[in-house]
Amino acid sequence: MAHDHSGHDHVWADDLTRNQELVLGTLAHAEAPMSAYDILDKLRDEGLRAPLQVYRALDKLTERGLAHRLESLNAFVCCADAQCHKAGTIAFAICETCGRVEEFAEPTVEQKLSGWSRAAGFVPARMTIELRGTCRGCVSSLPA
Amino acid sequence: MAHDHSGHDHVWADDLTRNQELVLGTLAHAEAPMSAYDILDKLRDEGLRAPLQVYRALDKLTERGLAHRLESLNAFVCCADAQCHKAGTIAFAICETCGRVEEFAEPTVEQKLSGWSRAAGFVPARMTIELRGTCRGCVSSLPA
DNA sequence: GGTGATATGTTATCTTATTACATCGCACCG
DNA sequence: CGGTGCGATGTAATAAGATAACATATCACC
Ligand SMILES: [Zn+2]
Ligand SMILES: [Zn+2]
Ligand SMILES: [Zn+2]
Ligand SMILES: [Zn+2]
Repeated sequence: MAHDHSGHDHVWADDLTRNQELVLGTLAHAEAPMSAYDILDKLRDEGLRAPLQVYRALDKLTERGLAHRLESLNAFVCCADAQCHKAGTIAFAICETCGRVEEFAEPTVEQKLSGWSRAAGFVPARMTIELRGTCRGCVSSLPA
Repeated sequence: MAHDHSGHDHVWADDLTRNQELVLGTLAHAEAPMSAYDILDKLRDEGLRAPLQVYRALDKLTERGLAHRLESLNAFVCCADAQCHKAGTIAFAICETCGRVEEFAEPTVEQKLSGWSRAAGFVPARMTIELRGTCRGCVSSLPA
């Protein structure tokens, strides 16, 4: 609406509000996804008191692609790649052992899903792709 | 009676418990995904009183592939395809207008995601693929 | 100064999911 | 038969996630 993002003007965008900056900063320092309430707890000292303050910031951040929501965790991560919009739909690999998340793009996957949609007459607005499993580091440190 | 649910040619496991059968039957008759609490409300008359009774049944049903959880909705659907296990990972197209869900398989998608995983050293346990958008029927009846 | 749009703060409430504990039913075995 | 183990059930209480409703503040613009 008010914003016109024809380009890629937001890297560490400098037009964030205070709450948005606090929330994004918290996510940026996190090793693993955080729920809205996790974030709220971290920001009590900064004056945040209510869930809505966090949810509102998260809404704006995810709209702009600066953060992502992981549907299968009800949690949020900082976007790991300022360019992720150009790469098309994003996928996430979530380690169930250490909690770390890797963000990646697989253009072929998006193509295939778009292809199915076209054939089915379905008009996709957004795609959620999340893998749950065990990351390289955790696999190698697991019992044989 | 126990094996006849609204024309679904599902292979109804005959070893379901009473609660599991009630929950699966409710999902089988639904036009759209239902939350656990939606299901509970439908089953009050049958004697179900607590969320846990529904969640426990849903756990078993999803384990066996008779129902699926839609992560992006926190809701559940009856499996639409008795063969979906053989088809590999399943994807869902969710209409945000009418609520209906289509379940489909795209083997290439799974291959690509598995390929990425192999390269990244990630061992996937399960994959979530959900498209949100507008179905054929709703697109054609939308204002131009 | 007045007006509208956006951001904030605060409380209460709603929805979704789990923990904890008691009980029941039934297969299995001595 | 009685005991034992295990899975399913019933119930209450609570945790975790998300939103509704309403009041206030801030700033650009005229
Ligand atoms: Zn990203
Ligand atoms: Zn890991
Ligand atoms: Zn299925
Ligand atoms: Zn529709």
